[in-house]
Amino acid sequence: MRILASNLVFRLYESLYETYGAQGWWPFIKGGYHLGEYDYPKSEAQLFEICLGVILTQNTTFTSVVKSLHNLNDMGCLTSSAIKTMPLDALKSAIRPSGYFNQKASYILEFITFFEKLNGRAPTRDELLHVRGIGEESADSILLYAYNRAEFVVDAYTKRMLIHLGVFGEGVKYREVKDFMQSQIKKEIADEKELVIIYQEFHALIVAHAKKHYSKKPYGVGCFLDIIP
DNA sequence: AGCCAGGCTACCG
DNA sequence: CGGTAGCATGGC
Repeated sequence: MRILASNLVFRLYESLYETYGAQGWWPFIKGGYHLGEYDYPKSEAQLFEICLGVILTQNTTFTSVVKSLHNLNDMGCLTSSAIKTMPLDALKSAIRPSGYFNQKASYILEFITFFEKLNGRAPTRDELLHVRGIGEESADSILLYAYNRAEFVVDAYTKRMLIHLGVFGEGVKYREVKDFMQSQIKKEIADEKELVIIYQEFHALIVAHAKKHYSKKPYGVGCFLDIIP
Protein backbone atom coordinates (compact mmCIF):
# COMPACT_ATOMS: atom_id res chain seq x y z
CA MET A 1 0.00 0.00 0.00
CA ARG A 2 1.38 3.41 -0.97
CA ILE A 3 1.09 6.39 1.30
CA LEU A 4 2.14 9.99 0.79
CA ALA A 5 5.34 11.10 2.40
CA SER A 6 4.74 13.90 4.83
CA ASN A 7 6.84 13.16 7.85
CA LEU A 8 9.96 11.31 8.86
CA VAL A 9 8.28 8.01 9.50
CA PHE A 10 6.42 8.04 6.21
CA ARG A 11 9.56 8.90 4.27
CA LEU A 12 11.14 5.90 5.92
CA TYR A 13 8.24 3.69 4.95
CA GLU A 14 8.19 4.96 1.39
CA SER A 15 11.91 4.46 0.88
CA LEU A 16 11.68 0.92 2.17
CA TYR A 17 8.56 0.11 0.19
CA GLU A 18 10.08 1.61 -2.95
CA THR A 19 13.13 -0.59 -2.51
CA TYR A 20 11.75 -3.89 -1.31
CA GLY A 21 8.09 -3.79 -2.32
CA ALA A 22 5.25 -5.52 -0.51
CA GLN A 23 6.49 -8.17 1.86
CA GLY A 24 3.16 -9.77 2.66
CA TRP A 25 4.62 -11.23 5.82
CA TRP A 26 3.50 -14.01 7.90
CA PRO A 27 4.56 -17.18 6.01
CA PHE A 28 2.34 -20.20 6.56
CA ILE A 29 2.98 -23.91 6.53
CA LYS A 30 -0.72 -24.56 6.17
CA GLY A 31 -2.45 -22.97 3.22
CA GLY A 32 0.22 -20.63 1.93
CA TYR A 33 -0.45 -16.97 1.27
CA HIS A 34 -0.29 -14.40 -1.48
CA LEU A 35 1.58 -11.13 -1.61
CA GLY A 36 -0.65 -8.10 -1.48
CA GLU A 37 -3.47 -9.95 0.23
CA TYR A 38 -4.10 -8.99 3.79
CA ASP A 39 -7.11 -10.98 4.88
CA TYR A 40 -5.14 -13.40 6.97
CA PRO A 41 -5.35 -15.56 8.95
CA LYS A 42 -8.03 -17.36 6.99
CA SER A 43 -8.67 -20.02 9.60
CA GLU A 44 -8.26 -20.85 13.25
CA ALA A 45 -5.45 -23.18 12.17
CA GLN A 46 -3.54 -20.33 10.54
CA LEU A 47 -4.18 -18.10 13.53
CA PHE A 48 -2.70 -20.66 15.88
CA GLU A 49 0.20 -21.28 13.54
CA ILE A 50 1.11 -17.59 13.71
CA CYS A 51 1.11 -17.66 17.50
CA LEU A 52 3.31 -20.74 17.46
CA GLY A 53 5.67 -19.11 14.99
CA VAL A 54 5.89 -15.98 17.11
CA ILE A 55 7.08 -17.97 20.12
CA LEU A 56 9.43 -20.14 18.10
CA THR A 57 11.04 -17.23 16.29
CA GLN A 58 12.26 -15.54 19.45
CA ASN A 59 15.94 -14.82 18.91
CA THR A 60 16.13 -17.26 16.00
CA THR A 61 15.93 -17.17 12.22
CA PHE A 62 12.60 -17.86 10.62
CA THR A 63 14.06 -20.62 8.46
CA SER A 64 14.69 -22.54 11.67
CA VAL A 65 11.12 -21.92 12.70
CA VAL A 66 9.85 -23.27 9.40
CA LYS A 67 11.73 -26.50 10.06
CA SER A 68 10.13 -26.81 13.47
CA LEU A 69 6.67 -26.11 12.09
CA HIS A 70 7.18 -28.73 9.38
CA ASN A 71 8.31 -31.23 12.00
CA LEU A 72 5.13 -30.60 13.95
CA ASN A 73 2.99 -30.71 10.84
CA ASP A 74 4.51 -34.01 9.75
CA MET A 75 3.46 -35.44 13.09
CA GLY A 76 -0.02 -34.00 12.68
CA CYS A 77 0.70 -31.72 15.59
CA LEU A 78 0.12 -28.25 14.29
CA THR A 79 -2.98 -27.75 16.43
CA SER A 80 -3.27 -26.76 20.06
CA SER A 81 -5.06 -29.98 21.03
CA ALA A 82 -2.47 -32.18 19.31
CA ILE A 83 0.48 -30.40 20.89
CA LYS A 84 -1.16 -30.59 24.29
CA THR A 85 -1.51 -34.36 24.09
CA MET A 86 1.82 -35.22 22.46
CA PRO A 87 4.70 -36.39 24.65
CA LEU A 88 6.82 -33.51 25.91
CA ASP A 89 9.97 -35.04 24.47
CA ALA A 90 8.35 -35.28 21.05
CA LEU A 91 7.44 -31.61 21.22
CA LYS A 92 10.95 -30.68 22.26
CA SER A 93 12.60 -32.64 19.49
CA ALA A 94 10.19 -31.21 16.90
CA ILE A 95 11.05 -27.64 17.82
CA ARG A 96 14.72 -28.35 18.42
CA PRO A 97 15.89 -26.50 15.28
CA SER A 98 14.56 -23.23 16.69
CA GLY A 99 16.80 -23.36 19.74
CA TYR A 100 15.91 -22.89 23.42
CA PHE A 101 13.70 -25.92 23.00
CA ASN A 102 13.20 -26.57 26.72
CA GLN A 103 12.00 -23.04 27.39
CA LYS A 104 9.99 -22.77 24.22
CA ALA A 105 8.24 -26.09 24.79
CA SER A 106 6.97 -24.87 28.13
CA TYR A 107 6.13 -21.44 26.70
CA ILE A 108 4.08 -23.13 23.98
CA LEU A 109 2.21 -25.30 26.47
CA GLU A 110 1.45 -22.32 28.68
CA PHE A 111 0.29 -20.36 25.69
CA ILE A 112 -2.02 -23.20 24.65
CA THR A 113 -3.67 -23.22 28.07
CA PHE A 114 -4.23 -19.49 27.73
CA PHE A 115 -5.30 -19.76 24.08
CA GLU A 116 -7.93 -22.40 24.71
CA LYS A 117 -9.43 -20.42 27.56
CA LEU A 118 -9.99 -17.54 25.16
CA ASN A 119 -12.50 -19.72 23.39
CA GLY A 120 -12.17 -17.84 20.11
CA ARG A 121 -12.11 -14.38 21.66
CA ALA A 122 -9.20 -12.05 20.84
CA PRO A 123 -6.81 -11.54 23.76
CA THR A 124 -5.90 -8.10 25.06
CA ARG A 125 -2.29 -6.96 25.02
CA ASP A 126 -2.20 -7.02 28.79
CA GLU A 127 -3.52 -10.57 28.93
CA LEU A 128 -0.84 -11.70 26.49
CA LEU A 129 1.88 -10.04 28.54
CA HIS A 130 0.85 -12.10 31.53
CA VAL A 131 1.53 -15.35 29.69
CA ARG A 132 5.00 -16.62 30.52
CA GLY A 133 7.10 -16.50 27.36
CA ILE A 134 5.17 -13.64 25.77
CA GLY A 135 6.99 -10.31 26.02
CA GLU A 136 6.21 -7.02 24.34
CA GLU A 137 7.34 -7.94 20.84
CA SER A 138 5.63 -11.32 20.88
CA ALA A 139 2.40 -9.81 22.22
CA ASP A 140 2.39 -7.17 19.51
CA SER A 141 3.30 -9.69 16.79
CA ILE A 142 0.42 -11.94 17.82
CA LEU A 143 -2.02 -9.03 17.95
CA LEU A 144 -0.86 -7.54 14.66
CA TYR A 145 -0.49 -10.66 12.53
CA ALA A 146 -2.85 -13.18 14.11
CA TYR A 147 -5.62 -10.84 15.26
CA ASN A 148 -5.16 -7.91 12.87
CA ARG A 149 -4.98 -5.35 15.64
CA ALA A 150 -3.14 -2.09 15.04
CA GLU A 151 -0.14 -2.72 17.30
CA PHE A 152 3.22 -1.68 15.91
CA VAL A 153 5.90 -4.32 16.42
CA VAL A 154 9.31 -3.17 17.61
CA ASP A 155 12.19 -5.61 17.39
CA ALA A 156 15.94 -5.41 17.88
CA TYR A 157 16.36 -4.39 14.24
CA THR A 158 13.87 -1.56 14.55
CA LYS A 159 15.63 -0.08 17.55
CA ARG A 160 19.08 -0.59 16.06
CA MET A 161 18.14 1.09 12.81
CA LEU A 162 16.36 4.05 14.41
CA ILE A 163 19.25 4.58 16.81
CA HIS A 164 21.71 4.50 13.94
CA LEU A 165 19.61 7.01 12.01
CA GLY A 166 19.65 9.34 14.99
CA VAL A 167 15.97 9.15 15.77
CA PHE A 168 16.62 7.71 19.23
CA GLY A 169 19.52 7.44 21.62
CA GLU A 170 21.05 4.23 22.92
CA GLY A 171 18.97 2.40 25.46
CA VAL A 172 15.63 3.63 24.14
CA LYS A 173 12.72 1.65 25.52
CA TYR A 174 10.34 -0.54 23.59
CA ARG A 175 7.33 1.56 24.57
CA GLU A 176 9.00 4.77 23.45
CA VAL A 177 9.71 3.46 19.96
CA LYS A 178 6.30 1.89 19.60
CA ASP A 179 4.43 5.00 20.73
CA PHE A 180 6.48 7.22 18.44
CA MET A 181 5.94 5.08 15.36
CA GLN A 182 2.25 4.67 16.04
CA SER A 183 1.62 8.34 16.72
CA GLN A 184 3.47 9.40 13.57
CA ILE A 185 1.58 6.94 11.40
CA LYS A 186 -1.76 7.78 12.97
CA LYS A 187 -1.29 11.41 11.99
CA GLU A 188 -1.95 10.37 8.41
CA ILE A 189 -3.95 7.17 8.64
CA ALA A 190 -7.24 7.03 10.47
CA ASP A 191 -8.76 3.88 9.06
CA GLU A 192 -8.08 0.93 11.33
CA LYS A 193 -7.76 -1.59 8.52
CA GLU A 194 -5.25 0.57 6.68
CA LEU A 195 -3.29 1.01 9.88
CA VAL A 196 -3.04 -2.72 10.33
CA ILE A 197 -1.77 -3.20 6.78
CA ILE A 198 0.81 -0.42 7.16
CA TYR A 199 2.01 -1.80 10.48
CA GLN A 200 2.30 -5.30 9.04
CA GLU A 201 4.23 -4.19 5.98
CA PHE A 202 6.35 -1.69 7.87
CA HIS A 203 7.70 -4.20 10.34
CA ALA A 204 8.37 -6.68 7.54
CA LEU A 205 10.16 -4.01 5.50
CA ILE A 206 12.33 -3.04 8.45
CA VAL A 207 13.35 -6.66 8.93
CA ALA A 208 14.12 -7.05 5.22
CA HIS A 209 16.23 -3.91 5.21
CA ALA A 210 17.93 -4.59 8.52
CA LYS A 211 18.93 -8.10 7.51
CA LYS A 212 20.95 -6.50 4.73
CA HIS A 213 22.40 -3.49 6.52
CA TYR A 214 22.01 -3.93 10.27
CA SER A 215 23.04 -7.50 10.94
CA LYS A 216 26.75 -7.16 11.41
CA LYS A 217 28.90 -4.44 12.76
CA PRO A 218 29.48 -1.75 11.94
CA TYR A 219 25.76 -1.23 11.62
CA GLY A 220 24.26 0.80 8.82
CA VAL A 221 26.87 0.15 6.13
CA GLY A 222 25.19 0.65 2.78
CA CYS A 223 22.02 1.93 4.41
CA PHE A 224 20.47 4.50 2.09
CA LEU A 225 18.10 5.93 4.66
CA ASP A 226 20.08 9.10 5.29
CA ILE A 227 16.92 11.13 5.28
CA ILE A 228 16.38 11.55 8.94
CA PRO A 229 15.86 14.72 10.84
C1' DA B 1 36.07 -20.18 15.09
C1' DG B 2 33.09 -16.79 16.37
C1' DC B 3 29.14 -14.08 15.88
C1' DC B 4 24.38 -13.57 15.06
C1' DA B 5 19.39 -14.77 14.73
C1' DG B 6 12.17 -11.32 13.52
C1' DG B 7 13.43 -12.37 22.79
C1' DC B 8 12.14 -13.52 27.41
C1' DT B 9 12.63 -14.71 32.26
C1' DA B 10 14.83 -14.63 36.58
C1' DC B 11 17.62 -12.63 39.54
C1' DC B 12 20.80 -9.22 40.81
C1' DG B 13 22.11 -4.43 42.84
C1' DC C 1 13.49 0.57 38.57
C1' DG C 2 17.91 -0.82 35.07
C1' DG C 3 21.31 -4.22 33.83
C1' DT C 4 22.63 -8.94 32.60
C1' DA C 5 23.40 -14.19 32.55
C1' DG C 6 21.22 -18.04 30.72
C1' DC C 7 18.72 -20.33 27.36
C1' DA C 8 20.50 -23.69 22.36
C1' DT C 9 20.47 -24.66 17.55
C1' DG C 10 21.96 -23.58 12.88
C1' DG C 11 24.00 -20.72 9.23
C1' DC C 12 27.61 -18.13 7.43
